[in-house]
Order: sequence, then structure tokens, then C-alpha cells
Amino acid sequence: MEENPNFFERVYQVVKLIPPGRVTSYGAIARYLGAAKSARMVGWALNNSHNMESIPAQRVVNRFGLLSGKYHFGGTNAMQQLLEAEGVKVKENQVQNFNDIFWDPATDL
DNA sequence: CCCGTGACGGGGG
DNA sequence: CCCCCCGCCACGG
Repeated sequence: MEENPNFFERVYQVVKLIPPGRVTSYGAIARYLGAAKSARMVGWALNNSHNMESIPAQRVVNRFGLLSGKYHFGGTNAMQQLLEAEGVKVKENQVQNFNDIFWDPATDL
């Protein structure tokens, strides 16, 4: 595969492929892109994707299933509501059945 | 230019 | 909900 001349673009590409009702983690995406130690950059990439509505950033949470990026969605529970609208159960900022609905690009793609 | 911070994650004590 | 430090790298003060 190519290197990462366009890391951000790659992140967006993967995020777009996350099926509705499923979630993945920043680390899983970073690992899939060959930059396992740059999970933080994935978060930065999504932060930069504020304008692109076509990117379901709500489906990306941290390794514990916590909605660590909820405060980047304007409303108090905007991220949670988007997820619940897809059938993802969220309680106390945490995705329920996380292990069950987890989508790993490295294996599920 | 140095430094703290962040939508993270792994490893050590 | 153990606590702390490190690597990652972009950005703002």
C-alpha cells in the first residue's frame, strides 16, 4: 500500500465506511492506516472535518467506548443522540455492548 | 523558539 | 473507576 501522503483523507475514507449502528476507535483507525501510535492525529483529523457532514464522526469513540469527542458536536448530547438514532445504546457517555458492535477496519473491512 | 494541550493508547510502577 | 510517563504531531500562546 501507499504511505500516508494524505493521512487526513485516509481517515475520512475509513470513517465513511463505518456501518450505521456500529462504532470503532481512534486507535483502530490509526492502526489500520499504519500509524498505530498516532491515534491522536485521527482525532485531529475528525476535528478538521467539522464542515463535512458526510463524515459520521459520531461512530468513532475511544478504546473504552467512551464518547470522548461529544463536546465537539455543539449540543450537549448531540453525539449521543446521533448514535441512538442509529440504534446504538449509550449510557453515561459510554457505548453499551461496545465489544459487540465494535467495527475494526483491519478485520471487518 | 519553547511549551502546554489534545476527539488516544500503551506500558511501567 | 490506580497513578504516572512516554510517543505521536499539529497548533496556538
